Parts: sequence; C-alpha cells; structure tokens
Amino acid sequence: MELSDFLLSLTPFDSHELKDITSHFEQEFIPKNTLLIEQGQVCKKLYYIKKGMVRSYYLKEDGKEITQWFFSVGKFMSSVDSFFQQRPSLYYLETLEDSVVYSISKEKMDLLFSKYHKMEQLGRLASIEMLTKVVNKLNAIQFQSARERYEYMLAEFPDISHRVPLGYIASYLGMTSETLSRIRRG
Amino acid sequence: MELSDFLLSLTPFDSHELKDITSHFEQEFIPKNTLLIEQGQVCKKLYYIKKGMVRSYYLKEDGKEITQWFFSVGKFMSSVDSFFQQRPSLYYLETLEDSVVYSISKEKMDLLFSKYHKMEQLGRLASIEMLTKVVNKLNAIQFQSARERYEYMLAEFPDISHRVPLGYIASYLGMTSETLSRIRRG
DNA sequence: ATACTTTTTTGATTTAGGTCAAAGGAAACC
DNA sequence: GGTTTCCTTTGACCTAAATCAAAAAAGTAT
Repeated sequence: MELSDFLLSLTPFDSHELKDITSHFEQEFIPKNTLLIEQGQVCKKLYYIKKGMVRSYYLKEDGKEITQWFFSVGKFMSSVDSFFQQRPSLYYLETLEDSVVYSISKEKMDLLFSKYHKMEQLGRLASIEMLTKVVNKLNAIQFQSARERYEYMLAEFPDISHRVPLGYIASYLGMTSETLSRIRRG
Repeated sequence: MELSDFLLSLTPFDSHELKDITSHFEQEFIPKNTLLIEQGQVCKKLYYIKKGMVRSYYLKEDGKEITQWFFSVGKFMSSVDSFFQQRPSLYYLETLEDSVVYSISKEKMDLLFSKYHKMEQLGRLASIEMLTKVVNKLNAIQFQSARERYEYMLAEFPDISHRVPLGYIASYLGMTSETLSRIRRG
C-alpha cells in the first residue's frame, strides 16, 4: 500500500495536505538483514513499510535474541518510545527481507504534528491501534498454551509465519525453538 | 493529583483552555466494588482517577477472572479500544476502593479533540505512554520467572501490591494464587 | 560441487509452576 | 458475637515446556 493511501485510511486529509505530508518522507531501499537501529542508540526515524518485513528484538542478559514484534507492509514502524521520547532504544530493528520504506525524522514529524491538527489525530489513532495489538498479544501470551500462542500468531501474522526463521517466531511467542518445532510437527 | 495538573504535565495549555477542558468533565463518587463497564457493553466514558483504584479484567472460558490492568490515582482509564472505537468492551472495569473520578463522554472528548489541536497531542502522548507501559509488561511476562514478574509488579505498582487481593495480582501476573502466595512467603 | 555455518528436528531428562485438596484466617452479614 | 462466605496458605502430586545433546537439513560461501 502506498503511504498516502495508508494515511487516508486513518484520517481524511485533502490532496494538498497529503502531498505536503508525504513530501516530508524519504524513500529508502534497505537490503535484507540490515540493522535500522541498535539497542542503546536514539532512534532517529519513523518508518512506513512499503515493501518487505522488519522485526524488532532485544538481547537478554545471556545474549539470546528475543523477537519483540514483526512489522510488515503497510505499517508504521520504529522503536516507538525511543523515537517519540528520544531516549536510548531498548530494541534492535532489523530488516528480514529486502525492503522499501519511507522514513521521516523526529524534527519533521514534530513539524507535521504542529502544522496539521489532523496529523496529531493520525498519530493518536495509530498509537491506539498499536496499543490494541500489543494488548492482544499480551492476552495471548499470558494465559495460553504454547500451541494456542502459535495459533494466535497464525491469525495475527498469517503472511509471516513461513517467511521468517522459526527461531525468531519462537522467541516472539515466548517459547523455545524446540517447542515450536514440535508444535509444527503436529 | 488534580485533573488540570495532570493535563499540564503532558501539554502546556493556558489557563482558559484548561478551564474549558476541565469543565467538560464531571466529578463522580464511586463506591468500592462497582462495575463501571461490563464485558460486551460499549464503553461510554473515559475516566481520570482523582482518588481510589480500579482494575480491568476479563473472564476466561472457564469463568476465571483475569486482571488485565490496575489503574491508580492520576491516570486516565477506560476500556480503551471500546471507548475510542465504540465497540463492545472485552473487559470489565471495577473499582477496588471508594473512588473519585472525573468522567467525560466520547462525544465531549471528540469535541475537545477537534476544538484543541493540543488536546489531540495530549491524546497521542497519553496513548504512547500507555503503549510503553503495556510493552513493558509484555516483556516482563514473556520471559521472566514468576518471581521476577512479581518484582516487576512491585516496581511498576509499588502502592498497589498490598492494597488488593492476592488473587487479582496473581492473575495480572499470569500465575496462580498459590504460586504468588509461595513467592511472597520468600 | 564441496566445505562450512546456521537452523531445524528429534530424543532423553529436568524443572517451574500448575492442579487438586484441605486447613487456617479475614472479612462480610445477620 | 457467631455464621457464612471468601481469601490465603500449605502440602502432595503432575504436566507442559525448558534444557541438554546430538543428528539431520538447509543456507552460504569458496
């Protein structure tokens, strides 16, 4: 989906506004397995994914990577609290496929927020949407068996489940690779 | 904390704006153990808690109550997606103590959102703050032992842990009452 | 193609925390 | 104040999923 269509799906901008807003984004082509942000860095950009797939993850004390979220086409993506509060990121962001994104800096985003009342609204709506999804995952993780969590995953990210390494999905779901492998076996 | 101080802590309203905004809220006194919303109802109000404590919970298929969140003084509270999207609530909201709240309807809230650009900003900031907290909990729940989760709880809600029944906390943390009791023993 | 690395699968074993059951304590109600 | 109901603690036992280890499979690079 194009950025402008995505924006329109949340808030009714007119065509001039839309043009101005999208002009603040830059298109970037990012190869597979590239880190967009590293843990500890302040996240400078917010991204819209036009094509491809990205995951966020963090490192446990023992060095294991824990996938925190998957972002696919047609979504905003960032290390959200790092970007908005300009604090060190708790997460890495990594492309899982060759990707095309539109990016915008914090400064430009703030400029749009203050220029357009409707842009603030969009920010609020997108945040609430994300909040709902995270709450959803939380409910799945908190009280479901490993098999049920995997089913939640299939429902929430149907496209992803066979495009990324099993280990990434396992850690996203809070289980080991061995367990997920056994679940898939049937 | 008074509502106006809370609003000011997120966004710099001037005193006229503040007066207008707070005038759209109604003060309500709500006794302990009152349901503010039931599962399946559309949530009509957003609340600011001036005094007291509230929890949200849902019922599992087997009828068990699962605490989903605790809200204490100085926070906005609602069945967020039900309120903003006007969909049936997945949760119950229940006061845990005699409480004093300020409430506002969806219509009035929308009115404020469209009247004040800064109000949208406040909505966005409050949403992101909530999002950060939920992500936090998710991380705690997903990969920590029962004991560590309890420690997360003590850090996140220091005031709550000895004011509410143990069972509510246990389900909030994704463990049984028996387990939490054993953890507390030491 | 061949060698090397990484990921996935499979099996054996362990363990944290769940379940079941029953006894103490606290709080609510008459 | 005494009953009744609910909440918490404790113990015995069980189970889902983790850990450990090693083989098989899939990718990547030379």
